[in-house]
Amino acid sequence: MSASKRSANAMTVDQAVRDTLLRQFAGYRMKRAYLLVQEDMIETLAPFGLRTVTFSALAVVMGSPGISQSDLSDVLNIKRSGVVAIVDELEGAGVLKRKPVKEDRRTNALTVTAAGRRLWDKVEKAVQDHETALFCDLSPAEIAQLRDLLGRVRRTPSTDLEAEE
Amino acid sequence: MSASKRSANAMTVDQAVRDTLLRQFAGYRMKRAYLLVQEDMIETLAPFGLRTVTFSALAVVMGSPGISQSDLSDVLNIKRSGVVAIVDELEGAGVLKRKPVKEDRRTNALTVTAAGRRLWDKVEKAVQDHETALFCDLSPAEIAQLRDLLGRVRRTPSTDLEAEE
DNA sequence: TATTGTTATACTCTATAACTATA
DNA sequence: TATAGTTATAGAGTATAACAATA
Repeated sequence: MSASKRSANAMTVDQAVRDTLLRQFAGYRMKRAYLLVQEDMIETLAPFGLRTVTFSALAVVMGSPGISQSDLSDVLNIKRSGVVAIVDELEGAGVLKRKPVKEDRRTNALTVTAAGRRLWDKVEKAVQDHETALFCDLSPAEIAQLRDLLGRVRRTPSTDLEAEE
Repeated sequence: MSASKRSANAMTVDQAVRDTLLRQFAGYRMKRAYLLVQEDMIETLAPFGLRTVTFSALAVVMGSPGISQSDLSDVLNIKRSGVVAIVDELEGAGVLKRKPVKEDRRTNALTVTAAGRRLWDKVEKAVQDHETALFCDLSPAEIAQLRDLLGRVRRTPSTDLEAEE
């Protein structure tokens, strides 16, 4: 009895009523929407043996061949130590390779293998398709606008300084 | 040398160049934006002794006095076992109370205390202010549109069925 | 002395499963 | 038999700190 709708991925009928106070916040809606995207991405990437992080890493190395693990960690906003496992995973799958750099023997230059490039082409398409499905209620113009608006969210310097009241 | 900008919370100059392939995806932008909101929320809520989850729980109980822990877990999309710690935390802080229900002695009716209501008023305002700061580059109309667009993201039934190719 | 990649470790968050008391 | 709340446990995911090799 009560909220017994048990739909596999949430959002019962009552929910819309019950999170009224939360839905006033764009941040809350962002979280819900992000969770949907995240769940969807997991399913989309699974057949390719990728996780969201490894997909992102592959994308970055595709766009910046020869990038170092340190720089990759900067771009992905992940600690260097975390990048190791990610690169291990992708290298183990034959998707990318660590190449020694003559000028600086501390560094690994990351490059995508031929198999990795073929994988990227397929995955990129798959993710594009899944985004299309995810945003099927939005017009192309609205999707573009959503992308634009999301890109304009930023933390103001005053917030960073945590000098409040 | 290379990407040495070391800004405390990410987004170096190179980044914009390097995640080009990822920025085509609204999902990626959603993740970045969500992470900004999340970081900001943590700082905003800390002075009130709240975390994002406990803030959300408080909001839901405010809007649905007497709600059970099970129903709360449905609304928040968290397992019942996880709700226990959240309610413990809020009850320990004197923000809400578990009340026995005569008709069903298995159930707890969650209610916000007077102190909890005062807290909510302050926190709600604080979060509203921080969202204003976060979306300072957007006009009120754009914020409303962002909220609307985010609310229209959904997983299509076909995606759920994972019946692909 | 600083930086790259690495390892080991700890911490946070959440899910799973089993238990109890009620229904 | 099923459900509400609880507990204990395990698993992701990520951060922190220390280390070796190199600059």
